[in-house]
Amino acid sequence: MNATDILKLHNIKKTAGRLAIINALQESTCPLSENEIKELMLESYDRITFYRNIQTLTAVGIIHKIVVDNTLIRYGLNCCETVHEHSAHRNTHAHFYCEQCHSVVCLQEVKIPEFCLPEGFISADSDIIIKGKCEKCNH
Amino acid sequence: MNATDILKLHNIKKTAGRLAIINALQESTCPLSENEIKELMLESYDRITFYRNIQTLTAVGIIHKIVVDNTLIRYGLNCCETVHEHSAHRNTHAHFYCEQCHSVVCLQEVKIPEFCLPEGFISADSDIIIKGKCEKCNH
DNA sequence: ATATATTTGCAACATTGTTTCATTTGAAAA
DNA sequence: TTTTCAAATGAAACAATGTTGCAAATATAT
Ligand SMILES: [Mn+2]
Ligand SMILES: [Mn+2]
Ligand SMILES: [Zn+2]
Ligand SMILES: [Zn+2]
Repeated sequence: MNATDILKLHNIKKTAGRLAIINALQESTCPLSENEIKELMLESYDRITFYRNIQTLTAVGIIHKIVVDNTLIRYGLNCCETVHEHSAHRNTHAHFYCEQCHSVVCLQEVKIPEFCLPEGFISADSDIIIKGKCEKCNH
Repeated sequence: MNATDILKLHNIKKTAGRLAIINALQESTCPLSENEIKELMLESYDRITFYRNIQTLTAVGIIHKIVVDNTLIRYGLNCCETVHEHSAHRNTHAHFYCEQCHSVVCLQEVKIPEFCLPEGFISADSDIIIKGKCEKCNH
């Protein structure tokens, strides 16, 4: 789906900044950092607008934020074939962080287990980041 | 074990700042933020020294860092009954983040599963943060 | 074309994290 | 105990990251 339609689908305005972020992420095979997105956005990048758009795009569920470490953040596009009723999506998949090439991969196919929590705790969501060596870095 | 012995055990110098951090964490039942530690450290807090000591204490495996979000970080004491040969410990347990009271709980007892990764990926470690409502917040 | 709520971009600020370097200090050796 | 010296500290200065207020611009509905 193209960027314009994605924005329309989620009922938020089509603006240069938002289109640029979505296009940048669509051109990439994996989640990108702010700087990587910035490179691809060229002229249309403004730091404040970027933060606000990331916030909005995340809130409506167009993208998701992956926090590998406090100084290592990536943003990935959600595969939104279906429109979800309640936006502000919960992460539905785990992520892999390659400690060698520092790339992040969305592990859509990896099943997220039910964690057996102590009495009284109720889980609503989980963030799972698996660290190691990616396929490319294993020769 | 007391703070002095912990430092000695890991072969790093006993300093006021390090003792204060360890004592602060020992007094708490759960991991603390920088500000929470700062409060408990009183006079002996210096921001630069704090960062460096957090780095050192993490590197030798006395404490561990829990990144719930890039702006939400907690530090927890490792239960170090046994001395580990290779320092720079890997996280060995999952964490729970309560979205209501914002506390973090170390889930020592929750078993971390083997994730079935795609061909070529090799896992060395995993960071698991389960979000929801903690026991205290469920009345 | 017009109206208007949303979004933008700037300025200004707050917080967080890092580097350099002179001084101090912990702990081992003399 | 005193000496010695690598390690740690703390100040300054800086870099990076994140937030807020506000006037101007603009996307979309009418
Ligand atoms: Mn993802
Ligand atoms: Mn823990
Ligand atoms: Zn790799
Ligand atoms: Zn709670």
